[in-house]
Amino acid sequence: MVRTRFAPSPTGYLHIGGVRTALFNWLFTRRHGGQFLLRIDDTDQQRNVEAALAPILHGFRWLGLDWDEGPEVGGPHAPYYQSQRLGRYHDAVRKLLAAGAAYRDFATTEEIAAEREAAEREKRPFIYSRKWMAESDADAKRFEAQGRQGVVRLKMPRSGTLVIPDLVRGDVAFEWSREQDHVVQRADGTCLYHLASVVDDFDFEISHVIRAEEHLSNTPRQIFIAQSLGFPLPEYAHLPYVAEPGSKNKLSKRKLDKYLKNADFAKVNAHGQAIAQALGLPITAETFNPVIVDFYEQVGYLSDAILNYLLLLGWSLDDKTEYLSRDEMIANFSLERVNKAPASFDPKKLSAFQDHYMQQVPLKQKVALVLPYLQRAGYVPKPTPCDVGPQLTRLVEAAGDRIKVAGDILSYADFFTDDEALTYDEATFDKRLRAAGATDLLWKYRQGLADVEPFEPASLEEYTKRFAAAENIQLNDIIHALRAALTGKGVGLGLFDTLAILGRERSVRRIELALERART
RNA sequence: GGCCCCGUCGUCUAGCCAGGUCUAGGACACAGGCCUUUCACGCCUGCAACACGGGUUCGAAUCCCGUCGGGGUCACCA
Repeated sequence: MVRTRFAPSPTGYLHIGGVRTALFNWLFTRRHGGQFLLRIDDTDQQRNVEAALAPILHGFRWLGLDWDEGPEVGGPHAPYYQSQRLGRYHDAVRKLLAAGAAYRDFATTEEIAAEREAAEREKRPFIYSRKWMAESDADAKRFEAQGRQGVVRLKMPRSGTLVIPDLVRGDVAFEWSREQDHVVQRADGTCLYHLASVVDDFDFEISHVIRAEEHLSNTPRQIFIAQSLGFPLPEYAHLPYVAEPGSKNKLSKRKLDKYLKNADFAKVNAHGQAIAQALGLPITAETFNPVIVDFYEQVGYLSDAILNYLLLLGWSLDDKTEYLSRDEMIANFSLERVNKAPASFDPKKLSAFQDHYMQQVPLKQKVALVLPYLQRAGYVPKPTPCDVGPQLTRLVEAAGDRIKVAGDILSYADFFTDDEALTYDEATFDKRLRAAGATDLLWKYRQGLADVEPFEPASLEEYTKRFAAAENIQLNDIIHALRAALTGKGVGLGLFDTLAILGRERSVRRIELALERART
């Protein structure tokens, strides 16, 4: 039975690299009909675990990565919080001690540091001398009498080779003699991550440990702990980490300033920030940026696009498949096809996947996706007035694939504002409406609008073409001025759609307002 | 620095294990063009890579050795 886990620390946000790791675990599990669990690594956490965990669980739910056991859903091995499993870890420490696989050590931090420095000076690898190792209770009493505090260290083998079979990397060899006597229990009695992780993986019957490669060098000590405790070893698969945009360094939430110097990253970020601002979200750069999953949800990305992009960051099906549905992902995922080299996170390519998936969304669904943004930004009241639905549907249809993320609807919010409140792009207004003859043409055009029947794109186009012919001008000569008058912008929807959506009365009104404005 | 991992277009990658079909394929990005009422979409074209050096072989992106380069990790963090 395949059982995998993802073990987030309650940090308050879900990192995009973490999601990639979680996704591979989830996919592998679903592929093999097993269980995927969430374990909370809060061994050194403060008080607000629940609050710091909420956004992470929310992110998983939004992405559709469901877990079979863990927080909120429970399970036969509960609790799934490390902070609530301390007794298990203490049992393990006792067993390790009894088996001679660990010892109580009374060295001070300074003494260890001195040994390390000496080793560095002599250019030899540091290995603890075990000078303050208590081999008996009497030793321990003697050290304690000196006022020393004891920790528990692993008594690592000092010879031999360990070969770790890794499902992604093949066999990886380590020399035991290079491994440190790591601390597994602190002086205050609390236990450390490696011990806790091994114990939990055993308790939760984890069959495959699929994690990022920064854990590869931690694996020998974990194997030592597991073997000393008599636990069967899980299979290991160490995934390449997700790298920064345009570099091979590990992606980190702390280096945001640096990423913002990357043009693509900055562009995606700025786009999202603008939407967030329009929504009045209480955001800071630390909590809202393209490294954090919540960013994408708030801005209105599709979770399918995120997942598909992340899947291809380190995995591929063949030489051409780009788009995979969830079922296809599950049916085809395999650890054998995971790449060994790190892959750079490219927000531009993610956007490309988003474009693609957004184009697949049926109109009705797209309207539903987009409506909350207009409401939250205050353009449409809640509950939705009944005339908004049809108008919004027409708008979304006319906008077509200009709406790349749900939040993009805000670019068209002017359709929902009072005509008097319309804002104008000055450069466009000057160019199109203060040009010679522009106002005369518009004035005449407006006159004719009264007789267009029906007030729909086709007949509007016909009228406009007739108008241009009669005036002996190019269609362009009237269209650009009209768009500027109706929307205040130089770019936007098709002009005849714009007219139809606004309706006769508001179109006329906006033309009049623009004419008036052009005179001043 | 020690240990470990990795190295195909700017980026994600296919090909590598089982050498020839690879004058290295696809995608994103970029450039040019077409379409067109702007923008976006779409379509077409183009640019662009086997880190380097040896070896093995009739033949190497693929196998071997070395070099260089990049990264991860070396906590009483997770």
